[in-house]
Amino acid sequence: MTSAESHRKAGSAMTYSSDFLRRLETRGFIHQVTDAAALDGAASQSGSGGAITAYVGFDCTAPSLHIGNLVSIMMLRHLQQSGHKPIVLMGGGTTKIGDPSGKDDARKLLSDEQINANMASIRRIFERFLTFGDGPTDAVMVNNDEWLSQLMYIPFLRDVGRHFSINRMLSFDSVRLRLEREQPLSFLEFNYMIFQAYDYLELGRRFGCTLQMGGSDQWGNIVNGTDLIRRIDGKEAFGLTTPLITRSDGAKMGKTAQGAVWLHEDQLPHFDYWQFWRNTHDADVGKFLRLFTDLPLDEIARLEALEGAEINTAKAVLATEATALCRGRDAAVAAAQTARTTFAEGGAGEELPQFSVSAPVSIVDALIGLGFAASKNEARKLVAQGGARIDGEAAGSEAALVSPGQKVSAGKKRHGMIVAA
RNA sequence: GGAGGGGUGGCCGAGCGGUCAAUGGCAGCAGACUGUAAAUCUGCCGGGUUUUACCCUACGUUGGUUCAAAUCCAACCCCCUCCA
Repeated sequence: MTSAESHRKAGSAMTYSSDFLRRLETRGFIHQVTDAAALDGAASQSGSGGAITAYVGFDCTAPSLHIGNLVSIMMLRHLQQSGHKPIVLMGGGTTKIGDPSGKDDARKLLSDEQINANMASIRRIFERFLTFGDGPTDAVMVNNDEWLSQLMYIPFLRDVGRHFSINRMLSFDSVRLRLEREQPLSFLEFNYMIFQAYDYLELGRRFGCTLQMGGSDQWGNIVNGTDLIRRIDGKEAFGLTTPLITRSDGAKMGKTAQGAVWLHEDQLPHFDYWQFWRNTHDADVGKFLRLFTDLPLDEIARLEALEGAEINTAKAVLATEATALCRGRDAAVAAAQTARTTFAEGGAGEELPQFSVSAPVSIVDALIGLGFAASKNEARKLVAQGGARIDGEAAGSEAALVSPGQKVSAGKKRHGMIVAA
C-alpha cells in the first residue's frame, strides 16, 4: 500500500538537474513531488522524444479564472518554456455533475452551452500564457466531459473502482477532515477523487501525459491518479503540488473588497489589475515577482533588496510585468502610465474609470456612477468623512456639483473622470 | 420514530417582551500618520429621504397573543446531539 506520506519528498532538499524543475524550485512553486529524482530524470531529457507532457485541471463554472489559478498557469508556462508539453484540462464533465463541495446552496447546473462558452472565454486567458497548436511542445486544451460522460457505471466500477479501497479513501485529508468534523459528505463528492484519478489515466493514454500538477489541496487526488495508472497500465506517473500562496499577513491572496481578482479583462479592467499588484505588501514583493513574472532571478533579487519607499519601484515593476503577462504589454504600460500621472503627479490618467454626464451632477451621484459607492448613503458617508474629492480637494458638501473634465476620488486609491456624454 | 439543543446583519457570535437596525470580534470603507506598504489610533459599517429627525426592510417560514415581538405561543422547514 502506498500512503500519501511515502511519496512526500522535501523539494528543497534536492538539487534538480532538469531546467524545468530547477526553475520551479528556485521560484518557489514546489511544495510536494512524487519521486522527485525520477521526475527530474524524465524532465532532463528534453527535446524531441524526451519531453514530458503535464496537465493541470481547471474548473469551468465561470467565464474567467482568478488570481488563485495563476500559480498553476505560471507552472504550465514554465513547463512549456522548458521544452515540455502542457495540457489544460477543463472540468466540463465535473461541472456538468455540479460540484457539491461548496456549501449548502445547491450549485446551479450549467448547460452545455454555458460550459462551452466558459471554456471559450477561459481559453483566451490561457492563450496569453501558453502557445497552443499541434507542435510537440504546443499546449492543448481538453474537456474531461469527453470521456466522463461516456462512462458506463458497471464497467467503470469493475475496471477502475476495484482499484480503490474504501479504507484508503477514508484516510485522505479531503474525506477524513470532513468525517472528523462530522460534516456531511455525499457519495458524489466521495467519488470525486476517482474521477480525477481517471482523468489522469485517460490523459496518459491519449497524450502520454506523465505529470499532474496542482495546488497543495490536490495532493491526495493527484496521488490517486499516479497509483491508478501504475495499477492499471503499469506505468509510472508523477505528481507535483504548489504551496498555498498566502500573503505575509496570513490572508489568502486574491480577494479584494470587490471580490475575486479576475484574470479576464471583461471582469476586471487592466488598470485595476495593475493596481492589485501595485498594492502588494512589502513582505510579499519578492515572492510574487518570482511566482508571477518572468523576470530573471538576479533582477528580482535586486528589486527585492530595496527598502523603505524604494520598494515601491519594485512594486511598480511587479505590477507591470504581471499585467503584461495576463493582459499584454501595451495594457500594462498604459496602466503604469495612468498610475504615474494619477498618483505621482496628482493628475488624471487615461485608464481611469469614467462617468458620462450631460449636465453637472452632485458629488453623490458621481460617486455612485463611477462605482465607488453602492448606495447614496454610502456616498454621503464618503463625503462626510472627507474621503470624497473633486480634483483633489475635499468635496465638503454632498451638494457639491461636478462637471465633465473633473476628477472625482474616493479615498486615496480610487479615482475616476467625469466626461461629457 | 423518541428526547434535547439550535437557526440573528458578509462571517463568527451576543440579545430572549418596549430603551433593538440589534453588544462584541473578524472582514470592509474613510480619516490621521506614511511610501498607493505594514502596524497603530479615530470614525463609519441594511436601504431611503427634506439627516441632531423621520420612513422602509430585516433576526429560518407562516400564522397568532400583545398597545408593543428577534424576544411569548402554534404549525411547518432545516441543522446538530443523544437514544431507538
